[in-house]
Amino acid sequence: MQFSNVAERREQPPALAVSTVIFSLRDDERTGRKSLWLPLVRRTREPFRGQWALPGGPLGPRDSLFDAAANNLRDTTGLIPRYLEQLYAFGDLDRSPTRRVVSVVYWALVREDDPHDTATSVLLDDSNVAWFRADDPEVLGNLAFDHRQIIEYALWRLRNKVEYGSIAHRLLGERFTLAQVREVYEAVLDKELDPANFRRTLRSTPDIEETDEFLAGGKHRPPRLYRYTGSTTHPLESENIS
Amino acid sequence: MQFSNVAERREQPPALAVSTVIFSLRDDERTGRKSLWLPLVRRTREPFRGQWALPGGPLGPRDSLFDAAANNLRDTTGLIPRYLEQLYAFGDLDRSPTRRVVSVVYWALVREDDPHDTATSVLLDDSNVAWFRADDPEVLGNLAFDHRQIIEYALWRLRNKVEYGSIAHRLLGERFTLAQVREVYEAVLDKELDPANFRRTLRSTPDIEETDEFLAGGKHRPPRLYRYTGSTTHPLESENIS
DNA sequence: CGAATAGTGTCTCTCAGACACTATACT
DNA sequence: AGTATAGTGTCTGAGAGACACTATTCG
Repeated sequence: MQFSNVAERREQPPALAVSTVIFSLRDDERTGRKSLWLPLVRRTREPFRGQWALPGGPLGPRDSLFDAAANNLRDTTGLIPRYLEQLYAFGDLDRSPTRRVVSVVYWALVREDDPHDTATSVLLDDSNVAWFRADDPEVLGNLAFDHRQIIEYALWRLRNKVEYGSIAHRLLGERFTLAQVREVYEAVLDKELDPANFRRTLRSTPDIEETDEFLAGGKHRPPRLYRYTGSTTHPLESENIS
Repeated sequence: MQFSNVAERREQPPALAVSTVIFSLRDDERTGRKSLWLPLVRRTREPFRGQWALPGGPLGPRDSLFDAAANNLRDTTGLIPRYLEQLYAFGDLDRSPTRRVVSVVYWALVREDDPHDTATSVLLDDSNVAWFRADDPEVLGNLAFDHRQIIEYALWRLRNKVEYGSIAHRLLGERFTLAQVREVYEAVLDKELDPANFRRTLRSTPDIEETDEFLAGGKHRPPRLYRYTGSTTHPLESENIS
């Protein structure tokens, strides 16, 4: 769509876009602990050409908001959503220097070993997609649009949500040890937790069930593997496909 | 804007609207307790002509989302926002039978005695605006669009938020007794609370400060009046003007 | 065996809820 | 005085955190 002049453009209705903040857990070589990472996409057009931005794009007429966010996820990571929830709608007048855009932002949690959609996996080599530490100030400081504030808000929500419960397992595999869950909490909350008390707290929730399997291979007593037997919160707060 | 045929309309970009769920506390003559009420607007055009709907309308090119919600509030109640927060963006394909609409919904808390904007107070006589009990199934069952689900979600959020704290005073005046705060909690949570324990809990929060005044007039010992000395949560979660 | 983590027992402190009790206004 | 609500004191049980201790596997 083209506009003949600035005044006319200004009176166009606001455009609607959907972006997605995608979190995953990776080993941090520097600290040795796990930490949160997220993929960004390099912009190939103005405005902010060459800078990193959240995956996203305009809302197609046949996509629900959720579908659009799921497409963001698929196109940048090749993954199917396991956890995908609406974060916030950002609509300030000056978010974009060129035209008025309202962005509905979702946030996702994925695991490294989630099954890839092979049809789109060719995109994963794309040099215009890269993963960064979610709290790297160098990266956050140079993002396009207001994406820095969006990511910081997503991190805030994640931290609040993880305390509230039942989020951590989304970043893990089907079966997991309680120590792995603790590592997730420690990465997200950025503090150490007492293994004994953490274990007891987790065991007291009905959502986590023990299996008969153990994880061998460490140089210590093999830990038992557990499984998540999910419960739902409010329907809108968990449109996720499990 | 007109469309020559259905196919063309279907490919138009989704329209963007802002609606607002406005809660207030009123005496319920039937139960004698306080309960939650909200204003609705009768639709004067198709679709859903004649049915009740949430106050709202299309997003103007010069309004931020927050401004648009504040305008909804002013136009239906004449009130300035004291608490106004984004609730959710609703974007399913079939929300409206005529065209694709994405609605960003806000929710507001107001007091009966909030100052009115006199310039718009003429609208308050409008027979197309009326207040209803927020949990009246008769009303909820006949709303336009998906507004029933929206209101139920807003109620859910309110209940969760009020437990989390610091919301109740928004429905009250500048100075209030602890029993009034308890009435708010009881109305929102729809259960009775122990006055002694509730009092102790509230006093232990730093956000509520006692004044030197007492509320006379009841046929009992006059209760002390308190004042709220607010704290902020996350900026995005409280864009409210206090 | 020692190292390392898994997993248990137990003490303490804090806080929510139940509820008896005292205080002070009104009629 | 009687009533109604304000406001205090105190007991109990559940849960969070500190931390000592036992269990089991690997090298």
